[in-house]
Amino acid sequence: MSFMNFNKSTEYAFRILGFLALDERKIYSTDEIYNKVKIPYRYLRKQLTNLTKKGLINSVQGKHGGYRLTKKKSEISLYDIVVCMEDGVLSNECFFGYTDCHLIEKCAMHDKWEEISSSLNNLLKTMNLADITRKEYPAFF
Amino acid sequence: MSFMNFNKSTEYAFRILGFLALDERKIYSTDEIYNKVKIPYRYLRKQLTNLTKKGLINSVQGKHGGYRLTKKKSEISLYDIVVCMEDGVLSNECFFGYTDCHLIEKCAMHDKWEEISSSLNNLLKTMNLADITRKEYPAFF
DNA sequence: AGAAAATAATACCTCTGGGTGTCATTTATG
DNA sequence: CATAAATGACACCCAGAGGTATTATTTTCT
Repeated sequence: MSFMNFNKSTEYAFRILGFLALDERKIYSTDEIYNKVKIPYRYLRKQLTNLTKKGLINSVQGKHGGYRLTKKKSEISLYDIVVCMEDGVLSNECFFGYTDCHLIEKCAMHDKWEEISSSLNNLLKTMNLADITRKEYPAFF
Repeated sequence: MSFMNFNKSTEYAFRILGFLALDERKIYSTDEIYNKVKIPYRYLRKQLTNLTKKGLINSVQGKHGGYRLTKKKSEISLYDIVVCMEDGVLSNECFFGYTDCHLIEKCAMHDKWEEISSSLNNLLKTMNLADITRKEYPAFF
């Protein structure tokens, strides 16, 4: 049970990119992706072209087309993905939702909140697509 | 810079309840609250009756009416507030947004994600309204 | 009793995230 | 060169969060 969560589209990006990372050379069609990653078909289509525009994946058009990671899986951190997907969401707000918290004195939550959110940031920066597709772990789709 | 944040209405609840905690006996009118807590006036009104319905505050109607905490400030944890406000948001989803993650084997993110989200939970359970209004800290409004 | 000062109720507006549907374009191949 | 198999581009829908506006209701005070 948690209060933390990302946007659906960010979660979807994790799944999609994680799946593509299984074979970073291969070109996967939407249908192949669809069968593994549980995302509504139309929305998956949309997300795939989004990810392409954002530069996280390359698309190959035409027959036998599909998608593939733009970089090596070990070079794409979860942090990169989140930053890319949550552009607007990424906030400078403090615990109470104020934007100028750092300007005035620190509130009672400041340090503790900072600590947790920076350990989250670290986790995201540390983990990359190679890490989450290691064989020790079950495929997450 | 953080990816974590609560709903606006939860943040507003923190502010409002934190303000009321300054004097847990006193009945504060909407106007008094409005001048300190930066929340759009009409929306503040709405939130105040919401908080009343949810049982976090008591309202006193009529002239000289207003609002007051239902419990002692030391008895209301931030966790209580979040649970109360984010009823629908509180999720059982894993890092990748799957709901049945715990049924199958653990994914690569499971433990680390769990660790961070439980340290957040702990923080929220530990801190109460008395804590965030301690004099060492500046008023956060 | 009636005015004033407060909250309660209700209805509406707007924007965005998530999701769907249709048609256009690109490319491999028989 | 035509067709099939893929992605791209739009355009729309829906629900919920955040916010606004108006009209009731409750209570105090003179």
